[in-house]
Order: sequence, then C-alpha cells, then structure tokens
Amino acid sequence: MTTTQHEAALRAWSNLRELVLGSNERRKEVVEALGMSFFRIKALRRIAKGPITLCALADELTTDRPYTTLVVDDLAKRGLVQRTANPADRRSKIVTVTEAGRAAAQRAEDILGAPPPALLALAEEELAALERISARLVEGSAAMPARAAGG
Amino acid sequence: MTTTQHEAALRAWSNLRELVLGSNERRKEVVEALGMSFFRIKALRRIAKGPITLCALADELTTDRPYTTLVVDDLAKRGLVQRTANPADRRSKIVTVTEAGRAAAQRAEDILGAPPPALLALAEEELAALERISARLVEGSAAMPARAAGG
DNA sequence: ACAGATAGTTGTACGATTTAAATGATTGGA
DNA sequence: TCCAATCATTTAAATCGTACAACTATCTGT
Repeated sequence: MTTTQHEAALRAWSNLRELVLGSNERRKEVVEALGMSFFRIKALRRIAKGPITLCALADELTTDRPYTTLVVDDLAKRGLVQRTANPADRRSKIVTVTEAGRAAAQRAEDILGAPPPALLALAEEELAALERISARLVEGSAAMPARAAGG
Repeated sequence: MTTTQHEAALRAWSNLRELVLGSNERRKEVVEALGMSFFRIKALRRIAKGPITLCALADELTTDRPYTTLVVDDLAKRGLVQRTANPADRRSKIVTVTEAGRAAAQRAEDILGAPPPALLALAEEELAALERISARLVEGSAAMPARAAGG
C-alpha cells in the first residue's frame, strides 16, 4: 500500500459517502410515503426479510428489548406485522410480516433502492466495474468488521 | 439502457448503500468521541467548512431556524463556534468556527473519513477505477438532484 | 425441585428533534 | 414614513429514541 494509494482510498471513500449520504431526501420521502419513522421502517424491512424473534430484532436494530416491543406493537397496530408463538421456546415470540406489511416494505425498498440518475447514466463497462468492485467491498466488510484482511 | 444494465445498477446501488450505511459504528464512535449528537456534529462540520448565516445553516441541515439557534447555542457554549454580526445585514448573524471547534471538526472528519479495511485491501487498478467512477457519480449527482442527465 | 439465566412486557425518566406561535430588530419597497 | 417580509430568538408542546429497573413466564443446568 503506497501513500498515493491510501490517498486514493480516502478520496474514493469520501465520494462514496457523499453519494450515498447525499441522497437523504430518500429518507424523508420514504418516511412520508409510509407515514412512520425511519426507525420503524427499518424494523419493518428487517421483519419482511424473514420471521425473527423480538430479541434478535432488537440486536439488529441495535436498540433494547423494551423499545423493540413498543415498535412491534406499533407495527402490529398498523396491521403490518404479527406476533406468533415460538414452538421451540415458549418464552419468545416470532414476528412475521403480513401481506400489507410486505407491500409497505416493498414500497420502502423501491424508494430506497432506486439508483440515483448519475449511476444509471454510467457507461456499460463502468457500471460493470462498479458492480464488481462494490460487491467485493461488501463481501470484504462482512468478514472483517474492524481489522485488515489476512491479519 | 438495457434491462440487465438497470439490474446491474440496482445491485451496485444496493452494494454501495450497504457499504456506506453498514459502517454505523462510525457514527457511534464519533458521537462518543465528541460527546454530542450526530446532528450537532454535522452542524459543526458544516460551520468548520466556512462561515455561514444561521438561516443558511438551517437550510443545509434541513431543519428550522429555532432549532438551529438552539444547536448553535449549544456549540457556542462548548466554545466550538462563535456568532459574529453580519455587516451586510444587521438582522442576521454569521457563525464561525473557533480553533477548538476546528480541531473537533477535524477529529470528526478523521473518524468518519477513514476508509473501511475492505477498501484499503483493493488492488491498485480496482481502487483507481473506483475513485474515477465514484468521482463521476458525485459530479453527476450534484448537477442533477432528481432528474436524468440531458433532459 | 431449585437457582440462575433468558424472552418479552410494562413503566419511568431523560435527551434529541420537530412543530408551532409569538416577539424584537432590521430590511426592502411603495 | 409606513407596511410587509425576513432574521434570530424564545417558549411550549409533542414525538422519537435511549437507558434503566422491575415483573412474569419459561428455559437451562444441577
């Protein structure tokens, strides 16, 4: 890793952050479209991905169980999710998405997942390169949350 | 734009979002390091970039003036920013960063701007390609906030 | 059966943010 | 000068999210 490479990494990271974080209008857009806070939308989107216990959901949202209970209450009141018993552990409950919830989550994904115009305007080879490199970055980040590869 | 290209754009955008938004530990890290909310850090970083009126600051933070006043009050109480009169308009005040504020903002930039390990692990050509493409994306997004290029 | 740990719930307190109404100082145009 | 608009501020209420304590039901290991 040369110095110029490190500087290139700094610039690339700055660009990527500006690109992704700059599209904050999306947040407001999806909040207005679904009529709930972004945090609840995040919870709903996770639940829509697959049934999950309240405890695990609290972990994924990096919040505590009491507030997760409250959020799930709210989503349930809106008819977007359901609590079901966990046959494996009667203490816990599994939260599943309803049809209405799945539709709402899909609407959120459609809004948040829509690529910005500049990305759609890329040349074919550039887009292919970006897809390949970004996939590698995501793959790498999942495996090493805080430390460099290879140890 | 072919169908597969649009799908490639969707996947690339998904990857980029996961990469940038997945590094949420950074948010907590900088919040803990500076001892203030992320929103106030955002305000401070903006003020550190250059003097700005309260009204303009409220616009950039997409919040209202009353809360901006409160946030600037807090930053001023911490000795990080100063209010000065605006010679061009005595109604308005200009907020400038102090030396301590500049140091704090720099600390925030250092934490938030540090590229994730996976990015540093990229091969030289890939990193160069990513820097070039991401720069083009940022350039393009600035010019067209919501509409495709060329009209 | 027993003790300790875990899952979900309830309640409470607090800080951060949003929203709205109102005020004083100042600017700009008629 | 007078009127309307703007800038910063104050105040109050409401919402959102975090943190903590306590409770019940259930699981685990002994």
